[in-house]
Amino acid sequence: MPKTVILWFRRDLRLDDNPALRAAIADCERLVPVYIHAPHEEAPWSPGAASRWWLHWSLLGLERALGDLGSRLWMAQGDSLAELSRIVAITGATEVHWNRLYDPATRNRDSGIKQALRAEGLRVESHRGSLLFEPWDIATANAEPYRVFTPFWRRCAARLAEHEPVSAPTALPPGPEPVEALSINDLGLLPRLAWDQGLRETWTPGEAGAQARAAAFLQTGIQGYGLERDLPDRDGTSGLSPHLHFGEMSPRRLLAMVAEQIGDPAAEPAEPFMREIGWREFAHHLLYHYPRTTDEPLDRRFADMPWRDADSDRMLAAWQRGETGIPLVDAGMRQLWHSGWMHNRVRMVVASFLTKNLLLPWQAGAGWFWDTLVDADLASNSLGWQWSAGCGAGAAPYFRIFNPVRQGERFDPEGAYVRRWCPELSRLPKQSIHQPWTAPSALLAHAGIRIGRDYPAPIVDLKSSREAALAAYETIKRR
DNA sequence: TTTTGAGTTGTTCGA
DNA sequence: GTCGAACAACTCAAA
Repeated sequence: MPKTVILWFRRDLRLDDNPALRAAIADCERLVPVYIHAPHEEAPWSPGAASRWWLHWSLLGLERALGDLGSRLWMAQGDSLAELSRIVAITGATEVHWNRLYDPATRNRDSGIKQALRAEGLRVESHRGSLLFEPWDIATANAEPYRVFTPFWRRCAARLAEHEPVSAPTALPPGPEPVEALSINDLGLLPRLAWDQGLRETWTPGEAGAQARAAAFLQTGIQGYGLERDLPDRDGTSGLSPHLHFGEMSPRRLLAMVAEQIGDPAAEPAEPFMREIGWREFAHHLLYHYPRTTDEPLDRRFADMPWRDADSDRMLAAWQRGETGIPLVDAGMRQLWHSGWMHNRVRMVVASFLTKNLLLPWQAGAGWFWDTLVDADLASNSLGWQWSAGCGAGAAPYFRIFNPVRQGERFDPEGAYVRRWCPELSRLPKQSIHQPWTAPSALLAHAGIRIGRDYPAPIVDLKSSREAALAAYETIKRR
C-alpha cells in the first residue's frame, strides 16, 4: 500500500508557505487534499453570507491550483470527523495534517478530532500556518497573556526575524480518485439572489488574487500608508484582510515581502502597516486566552451597561440599512452592504455611533458585521467591537466618542466618500455634506433634497446622545 | 513588593 | 483659525 497522507484545508487556502502542506508531502506517495464544509461546527459563528461568497471563489482557485500540480481537491460536507474517517477508510491514509485555528469552537472540535484519529492509530499533526506567533508563545514577564497592544507588539517585533516562509511546491504527489466527493457548487455557498455584483466588482478571492493585491500594495500603497489609510475615499489601505482571513497569503510571506521590498519591517515606512499585522496577531492572542470575549465584555463592569431598550429595533435597522441621517455613518453602512467591506476609519465611526450615540449593545454590531463583511474574522471582530464600546483590551477611554460630523470633515473633507455611497446627497457642497440637516433650506432645495423624504433626518441628536452615553458610562464606572 | 510610566485611532471649550 | 487643557481613573507591564 503506498503511503497516503491527508491534508485537511480549512482557512489556509493556499499552496505557498503552507506548513501543513510541506509536512504532508515530506514523505508521502499519495496526497489527499481535503476540504470539508461543516458550518454547523462553528456555530454560533458560522460564516455569514459574504464570507461564504468569498469561500466559494477561493475554493475554486485552490482546486485549480492543485489541479495544475497534478493533485485534486476532495470536497466533502457534513461532520468533519466522520468525513475524515470515511476518507481514511477509503484511501488507507495513515497521516493527517492541518494548520491550526484559534476560535473556541474550532479549537474544541479540532482537539477532539486529533484525539479520535490518533486513537484509530493515525499520525495527526497540526501546524502554525496563520499566525506569526502562537498565542501561547508570547507572554509577559509573569508568564501571563498580554492585555495591552503596545507591549505585546514590542515583544513580537523583537522576534520578527525568526520567520522564513517556504515556497509553494512545484509538483504534488497524485491522489486516489475521490469517491462520492462533492463539487464546490454542491456546497451552496453562493447567494440564491444575485446580490453579489458589488463583491465581484471589488474583489478577487483566491491565492492568486491575494498575491496580486499584496504586490500592488507594496509597489505603491505602503509608502503613503501611514496617512492615506485614514482617508476613506482613497485606496489607501492594503485590502488584504479577507485574503489573510482565508489564509490565501500567510502573514509570514507578507512579512518577508515587506522586508525584501520595503526594508526593516519595524521602521518607516513599513512600520505602520506591520503594526496592523500586529493587531491581527493581538486579536488572536486575546481570543485564545479569553475565548468568551466573542460574546461577553472583557471588562466585566460592562455587563451592567444600560443599553437602550425602547426603539432599539428601529434604531438597529436604520443603522444596518444606512438610514440614520448621519452621512458618514450611512455611507459606511452602504459601502458594507454593497461591497462586503468598510474602510477601517469608517468602521470606528459607525461602531462608535451604534454603541454610544444609539446606546445599542456592541454585540448587535458585531453580529451584523459578521454577516456582511467578506473579511469577517472572529478574533478581529470581537476585538474591534469591544475596543469601540470601551469594554475591551486597552479599550478607548469612555469619553472618546467620535463625532461623525467632525470625522467626516477631517477625513473626508471634500465629501467624496459620502457622495459615492449616498448619491442623493451628491449635490450638496462640502460645507454641508456631513450635516445636511443644518443646511439652509435654499441650498437643500437647490440640491434636490427634502430632509425626511429624500434623505432621513438624524435619528438621534448628536450632542444630547453623546451626553447620554457619558451618563450611561458614569453608572457603571466605579463598582 | 512597590513604584513608575504609559495606554491606536477623540471632542469640546475657552483663550 | 489654532492651540492647550480638561475630560477620570484604572490597569497593565516592567523595572
